[in-house]
Formats: sequence, structure tokens, C-alpha cells
Amino acid sequence: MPRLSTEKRKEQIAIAILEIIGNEGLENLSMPALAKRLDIVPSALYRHFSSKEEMISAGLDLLKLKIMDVFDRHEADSDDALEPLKRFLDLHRQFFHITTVFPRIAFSLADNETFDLRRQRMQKFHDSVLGRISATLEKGRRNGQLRKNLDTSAAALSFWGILVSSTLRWFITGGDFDVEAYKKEAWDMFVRAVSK
Amino acid sequence: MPRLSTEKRKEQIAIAILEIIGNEGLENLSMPALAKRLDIVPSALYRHFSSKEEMISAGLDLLKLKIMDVFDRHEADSDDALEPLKRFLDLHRQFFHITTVFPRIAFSLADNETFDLRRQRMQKFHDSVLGRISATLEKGRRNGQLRKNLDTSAAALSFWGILVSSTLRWFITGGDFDVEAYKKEAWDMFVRAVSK
DNA sequence: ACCTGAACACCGTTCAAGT
DNA sequence: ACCTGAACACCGTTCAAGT
Repeated sequence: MPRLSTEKRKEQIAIAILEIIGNEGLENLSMPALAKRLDIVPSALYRHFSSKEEMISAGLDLLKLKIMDVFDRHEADSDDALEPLKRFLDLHRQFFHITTVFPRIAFSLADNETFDLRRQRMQKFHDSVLGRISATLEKGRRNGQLRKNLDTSAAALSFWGILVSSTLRWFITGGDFDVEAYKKEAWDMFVRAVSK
Repeated sequence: MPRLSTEKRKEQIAIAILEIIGNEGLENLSMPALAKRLDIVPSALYRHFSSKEEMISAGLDLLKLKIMDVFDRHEADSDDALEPLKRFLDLHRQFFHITTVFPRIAFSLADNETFDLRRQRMQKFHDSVLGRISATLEKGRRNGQLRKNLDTSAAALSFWGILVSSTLRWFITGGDFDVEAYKKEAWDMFVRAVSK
């Protein structure tokens, strides 16, 4: 009944996709469930996207925007190269339910042609995030704050791993896990590992 | 046509479940696909298990056995507390396709009653593995090899995170990622982070 | 005791028809 | 231009019937 413009619907769909995947997982993302949330009928979704896959892609694009925005808003402004990473880790709480979407989709990838589009989009996304983290670390490596022989891209993946492993544990314990306390310890370990 | 005993079928099903989830993901695990692999009809599966969920559980039980076996066979025998962990990391290659199953299932969990059984089984599994890693680290902490103030359970999760983040990157790049090189760097960082 | 085949509810997608 | 409703192939599961 609502009859919205394609533009608005597409955005609505992308938002709803992220919410459903974040809270209930890919397995529970069904066209009927998605349509119900927008108060339309499942087949109406196909007016705006050609497939479920395309809708997931739209969700990923939105997610990337959101995460990059966090980086942009908290650009390095001090001499400390680790400062922006620390801040990103702290902010993680705010977009935790969003972060869960990323590994959920990544770990559903198969070595299969059907998933190749999804995989490529994930890779671009991941490359952007890791690139951002690497760049920050590289700065610290050059100004002597971090080890000269530090492999900054490996370190960037390790840093991202803090978020992934805390999310994994959070899922497995059904929420009964002190994510903030773990991140604090993991951050201390990370600093020790990369510092001079 | 084959007509095997329930005992043998159950084992066959558990093995096939791990193979399918590991290679093609949970999304591609269908009863028709599973049945075809065993050369029976989908409904025949329900003679041996009451649901798809139960079949996944059986797969998880088998996976736990396999991973614990690796720990058992490479029990600490030197004074170096990090030695068994290093060896586990090296062996990871051998059971890589198995390891992928764990995060795949973990990141499909939802905050949903239907998934509670799966979640609990994952948690027991994860607790066992982390417990094993923690115990090793604890030994090193007591004999003075590692930092006195090391939070061994956080460190154990970080260690497990090396496997998870390398698997994540492997998936995202479609296999175009040097897992062994990354693990080497990540291990160096880990040693630096936990050592005295 | 194990397996097959028909049946049912559900999901992704298409298409003709409504406003 | 956007949405609905019927239709189809596919999946998880049940159940009666086969050997």
C-alpha cells in the first residue's frame, strides 16, 4: 500500500538487510521476512532489485559507507599512530551489530561461481578497511614509534582479528562474554606486538 | 540401494556434513545434496537423524574429536610452553578445510531459540579448545617464560583469532592469500605480546 | 531394519494484472 | 511507476508403503 519511490525503497531494503543479517543471520534472511518489515509483498522487492544477491550487495555497500565514515570522522590528528586504532576499537561498541554482518557474510562464502560477485565485493570492502589500518601503522613505523621490521599488512589483519575473534566469542557464548574487557587485553597485546 | 547400518550411516553423514559445510558453506548444505553423496534419497536421512540440526551437531562432535586429537598427539613435552601452540599453528594446514567449518557455523548463529542447541554445542567445543590453549599458556606464565600479568584466557582467544582471521582473509580473497606467511608474522607478534 | 515416493509447508523468483 | 497474487521449482520434513 505505501508505494514509495525506488530510490527510497532501495535504501529501506539495504537498511533492513543489515538489520536482519546482523541480528538473525543470513540463514534467517528470507524475502517474506524482509518484505513484511517494509509492509509489502515479497514479489514487490523484485521491482527494485533483480535478486536476493543484489539486495545483499546493497547492504554491503551501505555497511562500507558506515565503517569508512567512522574512520573519516576519527582521522589521525595526533602524533600517536596507534591513537586512531584505539579509538576505532572503542567505537566498535556503537556499531557492533553492524560489524557482525561482515564475518557472517564472509564465512558464508563458498568456492562457487554463484558467490563470486559477493566475494569480490567483500574483498574490495576488506581491502579498503585493511588499507586504512595499514596506512596508519605505516605512519607509526616511519616515525619510529613502531618496529622498523613490522609487517604492517599482517599487523592490520591482526588488528581486524581482534574485532572478529571478540564477535565470534560473543556469538558462541550467546552474549555472555565481556567484549570490552577482552578488547582491552587484546589491545594491550597488540601494542606490545607492534611497538619498538 | 546400499542399506547400511544406522551406526555406519551416522558416521558417513557426519563426515559428509563436514565436507559440504567446509567446502561449500552452510547455505549449500541441503538434504538432497547430502543424500545424493551417500546415494540415498533425502527422506532416508531421517531414519538416522531427527533433523538437519541433529546432523550438524553430529558433524560438530566429529570435528571436536579431530581437533582434540591434534592437541593430544602434540602434547607439550619440552620446557617451552609456546612449542605446542607453534606446532598446532603449523599443523593447521593439514586440517584447514576442517577449521573453516567452525567459524562458518559460529557466524551463522542467531539470537534465536532454534539455534540454542547449536550454540551450546559450539560453546562447549570452543571452551574445550580455549581451555587447552589457556592451560599451556598458564604453564609458561608460572615457569617465568611468559609475562606474570598475562591474561591467559584473553591470550588464548587471541591465538585462536590468528586462525580465524587467516581463514576469513582466505575466504575473502578466494584463496589468493598466503596463509602460511601471515601465520608466521602473526605468530611472531603473538610471541612478542605474551613473552616476558 | 533400512529405504523409497508421494505429500505438505516454505522460499526465491517470474509474470500477468491491478491502481 | 509501484504493488499484488497466482504460479513454479526447490528444500526440510513426515508418513505410508516397499524389501
